[in-house]
Amino acid sequence: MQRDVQEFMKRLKARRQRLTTQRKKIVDKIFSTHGHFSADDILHELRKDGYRASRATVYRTLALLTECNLLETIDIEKGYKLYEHVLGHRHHDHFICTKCGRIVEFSNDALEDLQNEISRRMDFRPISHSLKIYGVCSKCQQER
Amino acid sequence: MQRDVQEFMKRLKARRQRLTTQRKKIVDKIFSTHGHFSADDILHELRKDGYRASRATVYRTLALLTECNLLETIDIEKGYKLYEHVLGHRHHDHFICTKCGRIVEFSNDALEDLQNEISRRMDFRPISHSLKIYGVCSKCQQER
DNA sequence: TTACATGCAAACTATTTGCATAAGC
DNA sequence: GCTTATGCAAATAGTTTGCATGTAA
Repeated sequence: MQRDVQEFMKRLKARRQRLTTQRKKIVDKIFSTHGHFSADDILHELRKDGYRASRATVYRTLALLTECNLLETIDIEKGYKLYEHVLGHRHHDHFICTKCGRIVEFSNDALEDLQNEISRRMDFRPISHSLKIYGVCSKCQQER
Repeated sequence: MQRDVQEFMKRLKARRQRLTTQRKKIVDKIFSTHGHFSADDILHELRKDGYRASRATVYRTLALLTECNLLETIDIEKGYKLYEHVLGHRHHDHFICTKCGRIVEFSNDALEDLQNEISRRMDFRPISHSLKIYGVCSKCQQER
């Protein structure tokens, strides 16, 4: 989406950094990818389009986007990270199916409130959180 | 604690595996360590006691204990894993202080219930979950 | 005695980094 | 033109693995 690239440019400028060809290609690809993706996914998607960016540049761009708060990482505890866009998405948590690996997003205000309440009670100032529920998704439940 | 070692032996037997000197030393050390620890912590603690187990054996034993449901991992998203005992501890979640790295445990029934409720509503059968709240602990709040 | 465990070193995997070269602004 | 970014290959870091040797049952 054009809007995301514009937002990226704006944030790059604020940091005195450059919009290179590689960054543009990578950002375009990322924001046209829905759902969750790994660094490797992006690399392969780019190659499918006949474009080749180095692995290092992909990682560096993902880090940059994360610092710019355009991207967030999800640690699925599998030895590599997944990313998802943040722009225009509200905070949510994740179900992770242990059978098929499917990741389903959910969000719940009461849950957020409760976490804040617990934090306050323990005199802890919350900044962010990560909740992952592991289990079996509806599809996989039916399959057995 | 003796009881933990006994439980370990029982579970080893059930899997037709052996209680070696190394495993005994490692398990003793683990269950006399309170709080959270890394593979490296265990290795160093053992060396302090003048005992040397290979790094590979420590990792293999940690994996074994995890499979036996005597240990659980906490992924602190720092490139290495922490472990904690499970035996005799009820499930809990973690605050992680982003200033000092301190990890504080908490548990809350309403939170558990709510998560189960949300799972049920989404037709997802929950097995386990991981909630980490990142923020600033009370000590670090006072320091600035 | 024999199947399983250990120790070592090498392998792995995702990610990061140093450095010479290229290219935005 | 100056400074920042890229690409490559090598480095990292935690963890895992192959294999010869040791050992619990």
